[in-house]
Amino acid sequence: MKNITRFEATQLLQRLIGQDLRKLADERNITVFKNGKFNKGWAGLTLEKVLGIGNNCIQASNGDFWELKLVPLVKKNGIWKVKETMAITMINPDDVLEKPFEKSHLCDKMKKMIICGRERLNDKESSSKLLYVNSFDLLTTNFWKQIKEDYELVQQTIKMEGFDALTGSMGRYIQPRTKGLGHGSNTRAFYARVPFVETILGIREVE
DNA sequence: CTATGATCATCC
DNA sequence: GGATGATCATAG
Repeated sequence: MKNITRFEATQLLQRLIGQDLRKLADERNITVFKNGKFNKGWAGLTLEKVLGIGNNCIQASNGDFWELKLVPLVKKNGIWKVKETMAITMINPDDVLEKPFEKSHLCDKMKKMIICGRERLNDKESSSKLLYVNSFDLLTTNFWKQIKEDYELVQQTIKMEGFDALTGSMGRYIQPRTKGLGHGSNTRAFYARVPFVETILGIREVE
């Protein structure tokens, strides 16, 4: 597996803007549909394959950790809007309970990320151009204070009421919500709410 | 089974 | 029509 710095990755991705990710996925044998089922992560996996990196964050030679994220965009009244919230990382109750925000997995991932936006045309994903590429460093912004509060709310809730008391209605920028295999699993993950995703993508002004 | 890549489906 | 809960494919 090849190491690549965030800078190099950003350069590469920006050169891909305007390209159809569906074609890239086909060229690289990424499953999009299989037996009538949809692989929801296809576009993200395609980008990772194009960069030649593993299936999540990688460590570059200089010890620089970063995270790649991709969100679908839909055009509304002539402007691009984020279609979905963005899943960031799983919530491991024991881990969250013992770690302060600064040492959390959530904070780690948000410290250095590359966030991309792609065109989401229709259910068939007949074509999907890469639209935006931006980098985001949580600690260089003012968002970390609120996000730390969101994290601590989750922490407190698990502590006082238990893991099952978490609901997606909690959190201002980051919400705890179910994510997993489904069919009875009740695992959860941290998700970035839509307005926040639009801000870090760079398609919305900071409030 | 857990975590990765996320988006689908349903409820209000 | 947006927010919350449920789910898909794949790797290790």
